[in-house]
Amino acid sequence: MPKKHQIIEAAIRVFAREGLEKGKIADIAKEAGIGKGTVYEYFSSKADVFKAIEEHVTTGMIDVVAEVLKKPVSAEEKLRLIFSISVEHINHMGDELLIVTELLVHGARGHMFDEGTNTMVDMYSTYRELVETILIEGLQNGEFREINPPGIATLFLAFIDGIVWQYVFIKDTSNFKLLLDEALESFLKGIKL
Amino acid sequence: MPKKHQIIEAAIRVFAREGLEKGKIADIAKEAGIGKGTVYEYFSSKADVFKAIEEHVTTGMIDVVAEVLKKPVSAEEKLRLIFSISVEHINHMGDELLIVTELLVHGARGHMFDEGTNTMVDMYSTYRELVETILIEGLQNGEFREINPPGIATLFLAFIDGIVWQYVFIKDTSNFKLLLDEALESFLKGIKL
Amino acid sequence: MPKKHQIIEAAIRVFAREGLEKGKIADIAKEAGIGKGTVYEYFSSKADVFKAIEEHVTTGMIDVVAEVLKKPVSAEEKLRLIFSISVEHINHMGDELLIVTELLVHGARGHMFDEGTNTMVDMYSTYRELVETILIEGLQNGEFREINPPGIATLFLAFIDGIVWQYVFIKDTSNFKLLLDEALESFLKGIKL
Amino acid sequence: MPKKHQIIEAAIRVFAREGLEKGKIADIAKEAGIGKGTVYEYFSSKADVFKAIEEHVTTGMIDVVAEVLKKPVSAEEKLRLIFSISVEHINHMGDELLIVTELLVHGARGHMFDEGTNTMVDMYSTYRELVETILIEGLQNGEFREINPPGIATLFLAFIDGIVWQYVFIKDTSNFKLLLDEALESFLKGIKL
DNA sequence: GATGAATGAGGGTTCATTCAT
DNA sequence: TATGAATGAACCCTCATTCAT
Repeated sequence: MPKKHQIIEAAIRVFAREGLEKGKIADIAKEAGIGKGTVYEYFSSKADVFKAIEEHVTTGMIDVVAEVLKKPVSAEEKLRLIFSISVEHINHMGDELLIVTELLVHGARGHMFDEGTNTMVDMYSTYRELVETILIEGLQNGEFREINPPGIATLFLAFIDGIVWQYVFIKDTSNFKLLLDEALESFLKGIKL
Repeated sequence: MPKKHQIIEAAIRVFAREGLEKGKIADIAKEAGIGKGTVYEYFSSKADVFKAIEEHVTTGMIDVVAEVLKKPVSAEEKLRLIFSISVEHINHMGDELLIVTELLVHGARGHMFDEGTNTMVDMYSTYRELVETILIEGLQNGEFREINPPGIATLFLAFIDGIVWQYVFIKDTSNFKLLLDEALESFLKGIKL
Repeated sequence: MPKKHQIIEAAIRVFAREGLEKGKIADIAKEAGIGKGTVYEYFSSKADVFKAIEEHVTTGMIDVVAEVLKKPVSAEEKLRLIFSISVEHINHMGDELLIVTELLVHGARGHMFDEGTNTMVDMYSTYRELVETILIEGLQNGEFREINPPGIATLFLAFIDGIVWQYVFIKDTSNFKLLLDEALESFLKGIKL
Repeated sequence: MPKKHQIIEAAIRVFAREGLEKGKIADIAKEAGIGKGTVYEYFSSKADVFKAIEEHVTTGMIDVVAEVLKKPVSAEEKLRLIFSISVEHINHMGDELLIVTELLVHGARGHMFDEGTNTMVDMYSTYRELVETILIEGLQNGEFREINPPGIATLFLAFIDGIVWQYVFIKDTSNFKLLLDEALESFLKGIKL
């Protein structure tokens, strides 16, 4: 449904600009160039819009990263790919990251839009598991030294998350790319045999 | 004024639990064991409470870290201290981190509680500058190799921020400490001569 | 037009179930198995549907009762017929009575769906007048004793209305029929010479 | 709480005039001479106001009638008292009867304002039971002939309900009182030995 | 100072109605 | 003729803020 997608796009712009709570349904409608009531033709409530945004954001992320797992390359190379893909993705998100952050905080509080599911937090766990899978793979095929996969996975995520924050605060990060590569190499050197 | 501080503490508990927007003034009053109107004897508005929380949180952080700068130890040692102090601080904050995150997002949007100042974002900049100062110091006294101070400072902050996120999501991080030390050593090795 | 009648039937089912205000045009369309816009091909507004239901309900009632007046039987027999026809009618209406009640209340408030006419209340008056006519007839031809026609007519209506309520609340009234007949006889005995 | 009662009074006036659904909370506030929000200081929702009105109306009715049961008079006299009290009560209610009717219809549909209780319908049942109790009493002490208490109770209620309707439609019922007495006597004569 | 009853602007949501297809 | 997507006025309810006590 293209209209539904159109509304999600408008909602993302509004929420990125105003915040999840301050962004009004009326704003979204105006941003999408439609009437207020039309939003409710596609979403049952504001929380439903939040949920849709969560899905929109997480699907893109997890799918692309999961794809990496299937590639016939070394574990090390997989980590490199995940890293570059993630950074690339973050770079493309721009102010959407503010929404993602709010959604993560919301989820971290245990609050939910949907009874029983915590999409954003689940996505985070899935992401961590994907990384862990790669680490175990590299451990088993002798690429990596005797590491603790869950801990290293957490460290890897911390690395990526930390970078997100810098993007959020320093909008222009062009001259930051080289450092990231260096840091990644340093990280990989640390876990390789 | 101890009553004012009492209200801030109550506000932090409420906002950590409910979120900045969902947390009501009435909740804070109840949490503090006082009347709703009394909150307004000490704060002019809800935004004023936010501002006070920002100050409360940042002051603690910056002061302690700034103290490190004055110590008569090597730049490397200063970074180690800042790192451990920060991690310790993060560890103590617990769910307050959720508030800090919301405040940072708020600030990143350019929204302000107070005309003209962006406390949280300023704190962030100050923090970065402190680290940069140490890096330049280490660079000048020959401790570090030919590095790019702003970039490395950003990387250092990214490292710390990333860790915050892990604390937010994995509440028990006890067996994560060793990894952090290892990672810090790896980081330091990368910039030392 | 059979489609129009089809919609009225659907509307009656919906309004009986949900209430006049809570029953939505969309519900009626779904109940009638047609599109929402189609309802507006046959009715200009929701009030227009109400009006049509009023007419549907009252026409059935008044016509049948008016028919009795023309019969070449005694006044007493006419009252008996009206009574049994009315009770029969009430019995057939079932939950439609809830709608009738709502419409009567609406009319009693002086609210109207149509500028200038108060169908339901008019029907009520007509009904009373029919009964009054019979009473006067019986009075003139010496069947009844010196009664006050308007008052007795009101009492007669009260009797029927009261029965409606019992049907509304006690859905099964099968073993109630005998009592009604007895009560009617008692009533007639009271006005006969 | 006098303010709460004040709001109920205002609500009754508004709902009697406008109808349960058409009467707005804002109307009630204006009618009571208070702010819209103040209504919510005393009632949690519009349904809660409905519930309060139900209780306000039913309490007055049942209590007074129940009192009759305890009197040391014959069953016949009790019925006479209940009848006159009820008619008196109905007479005093005026347009409140329109609200009562709407509430009864609402209850007859099985809709509820409060999970699990159907105040208005319960009141109705209680009323019927009180009458039944009196009938059984009169049956046992030889006052009444071999009657069917539930059926006669229903007939008695039908009689009263029917009168309500006439009050609703013919506002001035002054010259109607005599007829009622006559009708009551006729009714009592029918069940007496 | 402390309080909490009162307030009303504001926002989420519903639904009768319209109209292009 | 039939449709249902689109609309926005209307209304319930929330909650920051005020102020009389």
